[in-house]
Amino acid sequence: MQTDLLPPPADGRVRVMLTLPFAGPLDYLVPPALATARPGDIVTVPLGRRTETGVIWDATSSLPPEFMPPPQKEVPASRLKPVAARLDLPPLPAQLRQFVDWVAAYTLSPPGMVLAMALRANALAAPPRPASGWVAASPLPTGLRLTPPRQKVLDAVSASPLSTGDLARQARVSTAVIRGLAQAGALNAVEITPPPPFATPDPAHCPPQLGGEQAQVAAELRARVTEDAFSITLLEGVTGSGKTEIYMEAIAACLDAGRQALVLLPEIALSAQWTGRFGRRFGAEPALWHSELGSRLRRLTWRAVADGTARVVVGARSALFLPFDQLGLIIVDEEHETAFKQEDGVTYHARDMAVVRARMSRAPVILVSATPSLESLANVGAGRYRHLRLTARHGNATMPEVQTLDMRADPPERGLFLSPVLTGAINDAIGRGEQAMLFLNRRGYAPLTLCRTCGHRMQCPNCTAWLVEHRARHILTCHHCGYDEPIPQTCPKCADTDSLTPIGPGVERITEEARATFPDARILVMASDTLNGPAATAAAVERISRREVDLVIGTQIVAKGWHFAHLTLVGIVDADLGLGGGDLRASERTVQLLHQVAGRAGRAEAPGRVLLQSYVPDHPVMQALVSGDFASFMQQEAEQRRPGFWPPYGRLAALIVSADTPDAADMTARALGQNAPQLDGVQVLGPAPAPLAILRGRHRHRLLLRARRNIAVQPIVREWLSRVRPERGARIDVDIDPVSFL
DNA sequence: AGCACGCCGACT
DNA sequence: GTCGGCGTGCTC
Repeated sequence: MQTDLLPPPADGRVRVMLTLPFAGPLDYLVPPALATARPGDIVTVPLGRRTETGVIWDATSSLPPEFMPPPQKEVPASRLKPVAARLDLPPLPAQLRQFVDWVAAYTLSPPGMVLAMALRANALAAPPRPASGWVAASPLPTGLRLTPPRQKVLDAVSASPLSTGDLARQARVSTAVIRGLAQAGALNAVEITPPPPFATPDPAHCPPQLGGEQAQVAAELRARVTEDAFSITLLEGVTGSGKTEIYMEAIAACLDAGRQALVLLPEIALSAQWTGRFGRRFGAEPALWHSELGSRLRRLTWRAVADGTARVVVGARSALFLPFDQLGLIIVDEEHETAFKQEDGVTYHARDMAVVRARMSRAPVILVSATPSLESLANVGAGRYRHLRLTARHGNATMPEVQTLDMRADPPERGLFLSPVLTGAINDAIGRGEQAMLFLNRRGYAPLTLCRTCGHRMQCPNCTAWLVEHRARHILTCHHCGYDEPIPQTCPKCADTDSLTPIGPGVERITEEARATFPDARILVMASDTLNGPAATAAAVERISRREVDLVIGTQIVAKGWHFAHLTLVGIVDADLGLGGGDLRASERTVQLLHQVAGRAGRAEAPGRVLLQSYVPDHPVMQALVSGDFASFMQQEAEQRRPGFWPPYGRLAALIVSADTPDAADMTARALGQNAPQLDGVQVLGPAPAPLAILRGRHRHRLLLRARRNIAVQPIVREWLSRVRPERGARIDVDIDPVSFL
């Protein structure tokens, strides 16, 4: 803000942040013609013999000392090149620059890579250069020398065009190979092909009728917005309590105050239903932001956010990096969802970064969930967050009755997966003209294919993972790397015919069983691979609402906040599924997911019923779901984590070593282990082979650093990394506050 | 990330 | 001897 007004330093030197993986901004000279250039201006600069786009950065960092990256040595003025040009684009707001610095320092990522997320609307760069990719020439030039790396490259582009970076990664070669192939004429460059202005929402368009508890909570939220200061509120409301309608009142207050609002959703599939509700409340559509937005709309939206035309943005985590200038409210819906954690590229947790962004904008943030994360509850307990509760369902609806089905006592018939009690209940519900839902968080037909003769298991050639049968597509596929192959007729190990047997159920198999068991029911399958995109998801939801479906079978996509008025029965096929694996948060996550699914039942007049198929019905997770007493369950979880300083009572940083050979991975991991920091309140666990010991052909080891809550892990990890040189072909990825331990 | 440099094995 | 592939390091 103030820095926007400061002139460039007298020596005419400016720092320019490029969207490249450098440790910090590079220095350039300001030519007289650009003397009015300010921090935030988007410019082009020479770099080597090419021209890059970047942003004039602030002369001084606003980071707290513990996050400050080590100083870089200053390049003498005589070696500086001048800034080439300033682009005719709205400048990047100071708040956003500050946020980029903060996220980079917190996640230990190169700031340029974080900036890249903020400029991803980039078609920005004038002239907008279309993304280009490579395809194999056909026919290949005669006399082409086919080395193994070259063959890998040609194999990788056989399916679809890939950018230079993606191609190098997938074929695991350096970019030099690609350049060589292009020069030899074996690769051709192609373009990779990836509406309207924004109406102003009207806070007075159609305000809801709120009573009692709801009105009180809405008033509290409005008060947070109008006090015009940073605050954090956890809005905890049972499923069906009308959380969305209520926090929309906070948005109304924000619009009244003339500021912009940002709503983060964990998954973009939810946006269709959300925008519908928003439109009914405010008489206009919000701006939508997610990674699949077309480039034109993307650029349009980015500018509309920058110039304030877009008043309300609903989007996925990347919307945090939009150039809001008058941000007055951030809402994180389903705050407990792990989908808010970005795992590739810059690893960051959008919920936590939303809190930081709000603080920088002096705006309130509202975290919303029916099953808040233990992190957020602990923050409530420590007095850092306010806590608002909605305890009753909207209208006359009541909470569904939850029951476990002991699979040891009532097993399904041999070869089937639904117990007679569950099928009976489904029949009853459908018979009454109501809808039922079956939930299984596993895509495909079967998670494992086994040879009955020799015991061979069908495994991914690139990952330590089984291939999942997708019967509809006649393939076995890896859910980690996307590899697939036709379902073989004979065992690849012992060559026996018809000996390969699917083991265990996926939604496809449950669907097959349901079609046989309920031949007259109209069945709809909802899984991420059967519904491509928000539009298809919205259409499926619409069919359910119009009662064109009797039985919904789905993966976790059905767990989201859908409102199905006629759905009264939910059957959870395998309630134990998420409990294996020894993950720190396995129990917490299972409770959250299953409760969310259970919450789809009985949202209108007719009461709902939920049946959990389990082999461990006495497990605390099942008990919590049956009793509905999550507060006690979370209390117990907290007590288990507190003594060992596990999150949220301590901090974690994961180091993931990956390499193209087992030796390089092993040696690098061992070097990290030998150089592990030895400090009070800090412990290093590992190195150990990662659960996914091979992923996309790379061998992986993990180390985990655990520190007390009052210790910043970033400087420790930074120092640690500086003492270890990765072996050839190895790299070390850092994951601050990891949520996945694979 | 992309581009130049320089090493090293394969050919005239 | 040179050619060309491919890893390494630098870019203000």
